[in-house]
Amino acid sequence: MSDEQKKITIYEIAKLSGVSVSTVSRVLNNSPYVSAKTQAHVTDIIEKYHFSPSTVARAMISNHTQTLGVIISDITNPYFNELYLEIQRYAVDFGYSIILCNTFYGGSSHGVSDAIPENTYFQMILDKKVDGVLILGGEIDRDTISDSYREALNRMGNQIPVVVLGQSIPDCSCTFVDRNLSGGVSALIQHLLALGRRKIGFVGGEQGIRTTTARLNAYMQTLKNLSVPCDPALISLSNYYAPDGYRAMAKLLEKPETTPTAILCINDAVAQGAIRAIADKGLRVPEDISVVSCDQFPSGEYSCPRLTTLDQQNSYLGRMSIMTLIGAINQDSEGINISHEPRLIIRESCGAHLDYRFQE
Amino acid sequence: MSDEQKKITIYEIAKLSGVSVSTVSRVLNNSPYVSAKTQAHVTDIIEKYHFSPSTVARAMISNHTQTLGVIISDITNPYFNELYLEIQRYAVDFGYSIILCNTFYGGSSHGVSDAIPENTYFQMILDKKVDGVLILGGEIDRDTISDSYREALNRMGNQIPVVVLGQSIPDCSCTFVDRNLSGGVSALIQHLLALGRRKIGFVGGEQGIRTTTARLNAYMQTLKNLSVPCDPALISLSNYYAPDGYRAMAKLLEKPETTPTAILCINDAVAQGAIRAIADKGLRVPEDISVVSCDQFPSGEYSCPRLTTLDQQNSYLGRMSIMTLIGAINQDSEGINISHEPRLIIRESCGAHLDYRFQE
DNA sequence: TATTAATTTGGTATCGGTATCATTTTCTCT
DNA sequence: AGAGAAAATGATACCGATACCAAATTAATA
Repeated sequence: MSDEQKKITIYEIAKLSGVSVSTVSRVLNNSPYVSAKTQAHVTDIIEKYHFSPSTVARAMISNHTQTLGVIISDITNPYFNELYLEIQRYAVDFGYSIILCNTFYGGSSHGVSDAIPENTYFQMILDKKVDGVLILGGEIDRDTISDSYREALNRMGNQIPVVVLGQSIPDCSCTFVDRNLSGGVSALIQHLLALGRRKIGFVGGEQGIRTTTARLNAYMQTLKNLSVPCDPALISLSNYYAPDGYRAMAKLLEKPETTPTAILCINDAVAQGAIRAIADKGLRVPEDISVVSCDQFPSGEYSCPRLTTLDQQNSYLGRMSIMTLIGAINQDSEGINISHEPRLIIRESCGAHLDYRFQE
Repeated sequence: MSDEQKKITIYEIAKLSGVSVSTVSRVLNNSPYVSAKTQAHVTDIIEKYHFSPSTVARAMISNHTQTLGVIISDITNPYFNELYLEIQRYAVDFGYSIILCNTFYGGSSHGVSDAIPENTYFQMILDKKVDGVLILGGEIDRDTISDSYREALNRMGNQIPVVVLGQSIPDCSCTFVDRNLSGGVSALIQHLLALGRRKIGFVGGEQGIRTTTARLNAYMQTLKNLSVPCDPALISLSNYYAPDGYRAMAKLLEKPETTPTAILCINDAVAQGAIRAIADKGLRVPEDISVVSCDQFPSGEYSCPRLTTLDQQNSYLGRMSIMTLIGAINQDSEGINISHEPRLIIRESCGAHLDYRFQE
């Protein structure tokens, strides 16, 4: 920043073009009640001075800021990455900018530990008079929502439109975009069984988090339905990143009796870590242990071996979330329920490409 | 959003507590000129009604919004990821929120193609009266900056503090955080040579982009200095992501004469793709081809094989960028030059862990 | 041409805070 | 108790836009 030049306002422009501020305002807003001549003249001056009206001043009377608050637990996570990209794109298309609030909730792949309380952000963006809020992950993803959080959420929802991606909580003033958290798990298990694997472990995810609970339940239910024994010792939770996958898998590999012949990972990052742990133990994927996982991350197509996983259509989820929020702002939107069944992506880590059926 | 409750303002609070708005304002700003009794009473009312003052109205007179604009080319890229995390954390610490502007510049790992022009964002955040702007990547990373971009940058820099991470451009009203783009490349090459590799290829990166140009030059210069022949046919550029690494490497592997015994990749994502291409060709890393790369990504520690790479201390870069911006806003900061030499992280993909020296 | 209607323009209150100055209240000290 | 200083509070202009209504200009019609 160099010299402090005089800030130009609508008053300066009015003076410079010899009209009133009302007229300049009309020109700015393409009002039909301006003569073509004046319109052209004022436009010239505006362009000459590169004037553009302060959204702050505009917000004072219009009560909307063309700004959206997006609260996200970890932008580092490829899942949120994809969501965000889609949200950003649509936001810009509709003339909104985004205040991004990363809560660092649940630890990140970068080892950052101290979470920023969502309440801090709630207050921050409320004061900034955003037009709406989108919540992706964080506290809301816990199995049990604390009263204080529910209350904070409600208070916010009573003031501005709030859209939450995940599972609905009852009696809440927010709009929910419900998604099927466990879809595809059953298909994954059946795929492993078809390949001849029966000692199937569950790796990664965190206790008390919705995605984990839902997928873990689906895993157990599927095995039960198909009368395959389900050994709790084969379940090794931890968290959502590669180091967690490594740790959780290493624990299973400690003893022969808990060493599975196949594992279902909570996501591709965890699968990556698990595969690394398996390799370090001198075992091979998929020959010794088949690996499948849940959220398709872009990297999975280039790993060794390539990951068999589930395409959750995250872009679609992101699009639905932002469109629901914009809809809520324009008061023509209800919560929605996205119940698409994730698509099974069969690659190498499960062993399907090998020309034989595993024998156990 | 349910019932439209009456919006509470400082006037409501004043009325409710039976004092003037001035007094409420004093309470809000911890002015010493309020009696303890009034202070307590008004605070009670404020808390009871969960009132907090509109930053929009505040911004009207104070001319600052406690908001920063961060323009980033691709938040999906782990390099920017790490930068962003650090920036977000410090921003919150200093009471700022961040308007994140993803330009989708240069394509992303998610295959999104249409970039959002930075100019669009410039105008957007300028109108929003942000207190400062941080630019990470994008147009500024080209070898040659277009006049129109330089002009837009200058105009913005004349109005508010703008900090740019990368290499400085002359006669610009912005503050630059200069970084050493090619540091460590020489160490990487020497490491490969010490392992016995002499046919070293260069994979990934994009023509005309600063990082690529700098690292490519360093690569060529190092080889030249050490009197190792440098074959242009071993240079295969493309872009910055795994698919690009795959493509670029596959091209080298087409002919025996361009098949290197070692490659230097522009970053870990590209290395991942390249390794996949090598595996698909039936070759092994590091036994047949040693792989080293430049920007350390968290995933590199869990890939198979683990990547030998360069730790660029991205968090540090991020911290320096945001601190420089905050400094510039408070008018006590000059541009800085970060000239740290990246740390060599030796893992498996180069072959150093094998107990022999490669023979060619 | 006078009268009315339509078009174009201007003046000013307003949004929700803070800053500045004026005023009132309380305290101190003779 | 009363004067003067100090402390506490209040009234109002202002930030930069828009909204609303009034006024002026131009066009249309009798």
